[in-house]
Amino acid sequence: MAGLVGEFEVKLDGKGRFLFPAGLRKQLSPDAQEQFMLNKGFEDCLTLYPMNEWEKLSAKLAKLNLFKPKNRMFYRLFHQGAKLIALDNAGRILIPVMHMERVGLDKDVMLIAYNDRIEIWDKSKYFDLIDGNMADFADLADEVMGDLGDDNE
Amino acid sequence: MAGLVGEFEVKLDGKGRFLFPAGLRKQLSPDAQEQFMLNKGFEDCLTLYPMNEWEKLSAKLAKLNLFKPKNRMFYRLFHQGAKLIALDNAGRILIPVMHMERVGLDKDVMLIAYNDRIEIWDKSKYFDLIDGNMADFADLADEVMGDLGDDNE
DNA sequence: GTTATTCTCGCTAATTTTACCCATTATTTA
DNA sequence: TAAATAATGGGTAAAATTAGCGAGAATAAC
Repeated sequence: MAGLVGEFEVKLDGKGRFLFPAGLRKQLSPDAQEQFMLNKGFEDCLTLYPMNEWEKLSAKLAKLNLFKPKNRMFYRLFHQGAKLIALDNAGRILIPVMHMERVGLDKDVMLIAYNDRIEIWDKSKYFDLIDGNMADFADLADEVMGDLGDDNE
Repeated sequence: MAGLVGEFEVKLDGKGRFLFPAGLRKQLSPDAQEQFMLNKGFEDCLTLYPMNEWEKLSAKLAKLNLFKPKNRMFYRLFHQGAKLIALDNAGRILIPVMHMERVGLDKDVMLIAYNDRIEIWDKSKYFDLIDGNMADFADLADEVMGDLGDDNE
């Protein structure tokens, strides 16, 4: 399938759990077994990789030569906060307290699904980010997509 | 295929649904399966991509390297409010409340179809935009189209 | 060892949203 | 004008979401 898509708003309950949105659940490959790898995202968010996608990523990383210091450091950074996570049988995900604190999650949370991953953002931080970058969107689109070429069809 | 064309005026009913115009429906490829991807547009509107068109876009995006920060940001901006939508069996489309609020849709709505997409505008906002830019139309045409040369079709 | 405290996890009830169906009204067509 | 089709507006059942309670496991404190 084409990859994950969608922006979802969810609420954490008193225990730091949220219901994994039905629309997103349907997109998961059965291979993922409702298992995920959670880690600290590149930006100020958490990232949730469905297990099958994580394994693909791992395979790429495994090619790095760990005798190089930079590669070791990258490895460490990338695995920050890495933790195996599963849906409970009510279809929810529990976010460990440490992780919540790390990216400042509050009650209102946004899930941003794209390609192979699901980002978990504090709602207000997410919209701040969007608002702050929206002005550059056009330029960014040009820059990012301009190179891909129109070579088709 | 030639691409979508047309400007249509529709009305939202009490539940936030509108009837998908027959004239536009005829333009859809059967591949689209009456499914759409809805998201927040570049400007203050929503954008509806027929599923087949969305998939073409996705295929392009999938080539981006997500280890580059700009590419991640582009993905996020582009996927704002992304949600899968389908026609109901009366041929209508339901716009989620959140999306209506996000771009300030009221009862009167305009659909603007061009190329691979259908933009959804609040009627008054749309005409404000048009009115505000109509004066520059000639210059804009020059600027945008002037360089194309005459060697083509 | 025992007692708290926190962390997980499962269950249930209440609410909201969405999907689906049907009845009515309008519009077209024969 | 009647019949068919299109368009509109609701009603209802199902699904999804929210929230709260409580049991057991793990951890820390006494």
